[in-house]
Amino acid sequence: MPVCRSRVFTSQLSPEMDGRVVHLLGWVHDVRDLGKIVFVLLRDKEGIVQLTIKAGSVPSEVLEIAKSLSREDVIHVEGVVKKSQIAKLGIEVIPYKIEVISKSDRVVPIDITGKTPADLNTRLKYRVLDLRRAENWAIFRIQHAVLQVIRSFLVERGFIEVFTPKIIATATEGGANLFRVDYFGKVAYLAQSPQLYKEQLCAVFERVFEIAPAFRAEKHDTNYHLNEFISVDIEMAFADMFDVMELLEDLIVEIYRSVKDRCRRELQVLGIDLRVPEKPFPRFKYSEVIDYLVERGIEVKWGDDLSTYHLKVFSERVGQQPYFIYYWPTALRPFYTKPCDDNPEESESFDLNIEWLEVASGGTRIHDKDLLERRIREQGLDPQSFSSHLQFFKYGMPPHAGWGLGLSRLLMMMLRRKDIREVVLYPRDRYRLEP
RNA sequence: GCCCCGGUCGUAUAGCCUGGUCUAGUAUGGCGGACUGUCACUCCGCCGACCCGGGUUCAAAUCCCGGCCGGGGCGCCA
Repeated sequence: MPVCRSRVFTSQLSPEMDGRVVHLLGWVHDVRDLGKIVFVLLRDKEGIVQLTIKAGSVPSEVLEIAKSLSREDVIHVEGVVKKSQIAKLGIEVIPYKIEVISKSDRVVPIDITGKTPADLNTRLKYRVLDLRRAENWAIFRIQHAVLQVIRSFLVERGFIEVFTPKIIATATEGGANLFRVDYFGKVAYLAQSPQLYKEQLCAVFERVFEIAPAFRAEKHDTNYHLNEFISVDIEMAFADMFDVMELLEDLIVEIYRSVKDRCRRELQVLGIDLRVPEKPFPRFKYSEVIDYLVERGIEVKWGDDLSTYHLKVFSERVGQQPYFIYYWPTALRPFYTKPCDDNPEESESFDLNIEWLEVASGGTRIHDKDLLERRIREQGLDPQSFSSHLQFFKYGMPPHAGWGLGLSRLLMMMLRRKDIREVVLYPRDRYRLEP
């Protein structure tokens, strides 16, 4: 077995290394056998390099092995780096040894080189193989970059990262259905949101964030819903809606800027010319959106939720710039949302949309226990079932605000993918529980 | 859950409307062969498929019904 520590990645190869001996490990991406000369493309986590095996200039057994290789074989190569004008990357490697570490079946279910495209459904069935394609290499490296930015951005602003339980006892905080699980004979549920926990924690650490899965047992069937998704949640004490909107705005700009700067190769693979949004993002009151839609002749009235169709019409006027819709009717928001002091029908709440899709939502939360209990009742819920949460509002709950951001929704819109499943490694939807 | 559309080699598709010349075409892939600079190598030969069940008919990939699966639109959705 080859040793990892002497290994060189394809990204480390350069024309300046001309003449150096290197050890490479990776997968056979493609083989072009011209008879007395064979070209093998070796792929590792960083990229692809061409191995050139020419009769007469390599040992004859190396030529034989090269001819016998098939796509996706795992190989170990020892060879000499050669500067080359003919090879596309400006370099190639002349192997003096090729060792097959792991043989692949000759027929691979999907084409990893990307020449013969497969449907999304087929790709998801063979997801691990699909993930070897350049497109996915780019998508998930960008996702990683986004996560890094989020963490460093929030940490710089005094937030600490927390983890809240995903197996919870008490039922709902609202309408969405929860998955039931058997917890040593007791009924438990998978958390649909860290909302209540992060509010409690902001009465301790003041600024907390969590990046974790959320579960929704909803039978939706769209390109932008999943039953398990990664939610980026923050909660901030002594803050209101405007504070956390500005924080979100800064974060989004920082994400775009950083991806544009650090992921050039990835964006190039995806054919994306990323435009960094400008601050401040347009802000529209919910009532303005309704007025606009009514003007356009659409039948909708104050108090209705905005459908995808409504948002598609409205977003035409905004373009690709992310924008806020704020001051939503209190009745459309969850019970913990703070109603406006001067008009309790409206609430201090907002959504952040990119085009027609809600990417994040948040607002000022209620910190007054009596008001919170009243709102729970008004939403048709039982304050009794929230008693363990409500008790902490007796012991110094600061005013606070926060938001939740759908990581994959942001990524999907940023990278202009048509389906959220494309930007999730192993998507869980209504019909898909495997792989 | 509703409306519309579809299911053909490993993958992506043509054929279906107008049933029989479909022994199901093409591309890519796989196998065998030729080729010393390919980079979607090229060229020659071969391999490989009509979602399942029922019906109509002399005859079904093709028409009809049901099921399952998939795509688009909507709904559901903190």
